[in-house]
This record gives sequence, structure tokens and C-alpha cells, in this order.
Amino acid sequence: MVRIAFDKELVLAGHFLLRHLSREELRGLAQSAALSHHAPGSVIFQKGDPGDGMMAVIRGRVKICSHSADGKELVLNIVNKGGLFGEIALLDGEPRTADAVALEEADLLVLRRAQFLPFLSERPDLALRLIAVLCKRLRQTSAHLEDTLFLDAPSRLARALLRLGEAFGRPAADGGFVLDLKLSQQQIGNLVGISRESINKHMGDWQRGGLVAVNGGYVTIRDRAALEEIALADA
Amino acid sequence: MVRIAFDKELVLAGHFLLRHLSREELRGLAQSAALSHHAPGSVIFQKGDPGDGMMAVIRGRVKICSHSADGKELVLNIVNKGGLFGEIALLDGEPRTADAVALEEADLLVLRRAQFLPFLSERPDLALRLIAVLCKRLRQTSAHLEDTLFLDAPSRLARALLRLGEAFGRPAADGGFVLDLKLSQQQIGNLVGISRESINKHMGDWQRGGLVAVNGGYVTIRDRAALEEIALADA
DNA sequence: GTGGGAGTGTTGAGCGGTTCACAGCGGCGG
DNA sequence: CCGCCGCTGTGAACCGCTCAACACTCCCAC
Repeated sequence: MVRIAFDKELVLAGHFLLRHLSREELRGLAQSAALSHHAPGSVIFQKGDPGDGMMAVIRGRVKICSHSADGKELVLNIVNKGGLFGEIALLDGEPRTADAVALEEADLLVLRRAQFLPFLSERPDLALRLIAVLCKRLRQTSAHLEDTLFLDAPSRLARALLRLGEAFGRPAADGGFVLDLKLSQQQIGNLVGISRESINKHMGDWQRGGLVAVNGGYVTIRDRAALEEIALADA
Repeated sequence: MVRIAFDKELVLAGHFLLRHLSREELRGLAQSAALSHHAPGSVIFQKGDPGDGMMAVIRGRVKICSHSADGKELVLNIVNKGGLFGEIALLDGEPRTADAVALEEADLLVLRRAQFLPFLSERPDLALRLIAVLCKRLRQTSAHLEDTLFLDAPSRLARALLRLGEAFGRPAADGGFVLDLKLSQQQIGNLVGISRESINKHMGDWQRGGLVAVNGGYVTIRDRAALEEIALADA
């Protein structure tokens, strides 16, 4: 037990949001924070659940998504190790607005509202950091909305790939950028708001044209410039 | 001059975000805050401008919008008297992500980043209030995105009308709700991401069906329940 | 090995919504 | 009072994307 508490403190101290807290504060937070483990595909929370805390990803990936009445899925975000999700419900205490699903074997650190809020009042710098996180999210979501309304399918897809490249890209042996994340065409479609068939069509074109390569669910960006070209041009 | 300074302090004190500050704090803030006036249709700021402050609307309405490469417009929000906009750029100092345009004769109070940020570090309650504002915006924008991807045109239009009803609705003499805001079909289209012609078609249907009425650019909601029905059903 | 499930590749039909084109109409400025 | 401009109303043509359908491959479980 002691060992686990120590681990938690270490994890907290390593997190960008909290690294400026004092040792005592970290300890206090660590004691109230819970570790939780999730199998791939398991649901962490669902839209409408009471939102009483936020999660920091220690290991694995989590997708934040939402479902329409007729079963379509929209992936709002994919959170990497070191990332944060569920902050909104932590901060305003309202129900969750989206689902969270573990994509891989995932470990999370759960910070509960009741324990966390007091820190916020005492540590303005922490609040400022959180504000920065929220602003970034807001910018992302606005951009996503603009893309959806202004751009056609290929442009949106190209943008999504480039964005994924930013977040999950790793230089590959042959000079391209491999997305270190297994994605089915369906998942990509859900990220961009486009049917699986259309994804297939465009990705197929681009593979033949040498812009991208796909290998067992892993996408490689081969010609970034060409994708950027497609991404910005609509007319 | 003294009178203007006094006015500003009063305005600040009346604002929900700031009403819990002390008299001295308000005075300090008031001295650094600038009043600005804008004619209908005039641009307050544009996407890409350096974002060095946020605005509180004292009089009039302001629309927050964004433009695509080929000239289409997306209206993200319409800010009423008492409302706030431009907070994001104030908080993170990044360029503005959208345009702001005065819809009517408008007076604004401009709070500059350099003057405002220090308050945030000293007044955690203020930071918490701002966090709440950001969370609300984030929820709105996410919902907007979901609507856009999940719903067809009539549902989105119905939702937009109902939302406008919340914000600008006033009970009318004949039992309906008048939207206290002059809106062309084009503007409505820009709010929902739908062409003017489609708006015309659906609004026409609904007028004939008695769900809504339009009078000189002012929309009245006559059958709210029917609109809600349309709003939620997609399939 | 074999069956089944999940993912991929491909197609053609159909539809929702845009685009274009144009006709009326009201209001405001000259 | 006339002319113009912005808004509304409407229909036809078009188009990008979805939807439904199916064949094929891979891989894992049994």
C-alpha cells in the first residue's frame, strides 16, 4: 500500500499540471487520488454520467467520443499517456458530455472533484494552468467545427492525418512518419465525420499516389507536403 | 473624465464575473479598462489579430463568426448585453480564432490582458468563475459539433431556433415567443451551417404549418413542442 | 483445420443539400 | 418619385457523400 501511494505521488509530480505543487500538497492529492485500470475497449465513463472527477492517463490511450441517436460515433479526441481528460466535469460538476473508452490496456489516475477543488482556490497558478488547458481545448473544438462546416471530405481527412501525425507521429525508417496508433478505417471515419467507404476511397487513392502507406492498421505519412496541399485547398 | 471612470466602475460592479471583487479592486480595474463604441456592422476584431483582451458587452449585440476560404460564414455565437467574448485570447494570449462584428449600435468594455492577469493570480475565486465560463463554452461548442455531424438540416434549424429562443426569447402578445433579434435567412443559415435556400424552404414549411411566424426579420416561435419534436428526431 | 468475426476493397443507386438562376418585393437614398 | 439594393421565394440541375450490398483476406478461437 505504501508503495502504491508513493507511486501515485511520483506520477502526480511528473504531470505537467501539478509539477509545481509542493511535496506536501502532492502527498495530500496523492492520498485522495485513485488508480484505475481498464482493459482495451472498456468504457471508463459515459455521456450523462455524473461527472465527479478528471483523469490523467498514465499508460495507454483513451478515446473521447459521442454517439448519435442512430448509432453513429464521433471521436472528439484521443488522449495519449500524459494527457488529461474529463476536466470539464471536474470543474463544473455537470454530467459528462461524452464517453471515454480505453483503446488499449490503460492505467488512469482519478482526481476527484471534492479533493481537487480546494487546491484550486489555494493555488492560483494551478487554476491558470487549467485555464490554459481549457483554452486549448476550446480552440481545438472550434477548429474542428470550422473544418466540418467548411471543408470537403478529402481536406478533412488530410487534416486529421496531419493532426494525428503531430500527436502520434514517429519518424519511420524510410523517411515517412508512422502514426503510432492502430486505426481502422471506421475509426478514422469517426474522427472526421465521414463514412468508412469514403475513407477507403480517398486513402486508396493516396496510397496509390504514394502520399500515405498503410500497414496492418498503422498509417504512414509519406508525402506530408501533398497532404498539406489537400488540407488547405477546398475550392 | 471622473464621471466616465465612475461609470466604468459601476459597469464592472454590475457584471456577474466581477461583482465579488472589492471596491478597490474594481476601481483599479476600471481605470485600466477602456470603453469602446461600435457602429452596426463594424468589425471589432478579426481572426488572427493579436488577442490582448476580452470584451464585456454593455449595450447592443455582437456576433462571433468565422469565414472560410471561399467566403462562407459560420456564426459561432451571438453575444447579448451582459455577455462576454474574447476571453480565450485574453487568457492564453494567442491570436483570435474568430471575428467579432457589432450587429447593432454597441458599447463594449475592454479588459486588457496585462491589467487583468494579475487579478487572476490574486483572486482564485475570479479564476474559478472564468473556468466556469470556459467550461460552458466548451460544452456549447461540443454540442454544436455533434449537431452538425449527427443531425439533418431541419433538426439543426429547429435546435438553433429553440436555442435563440432561450437567449433572446420574449413572450409575445399572442402566446408565442418572439426572438428579439433581427435575423435574415442568410444569418440563420450561417448559424446552422446551411444554405439560405434551405432555410427558406424549411421555414416556409413551418410557417405554413403554424410552427413559427416571421415578421420583418423577427421570428416568433408559435409551437415550441413541435419544434422540439423536430429537433430531437433524426431518423 | 475450420468457422466466424473484424477489417478491407469496391460497386452502384439514391438522396440531401448546394448551386445557380431568376422573379417579386419592400425600403431607403438621391 | 424613381432606381437600386438587399432580402425573400422558388424551381431545376447537379453533386458529393451516404447507404446497402457483397466479395475477399486475415487472424484468432475452438
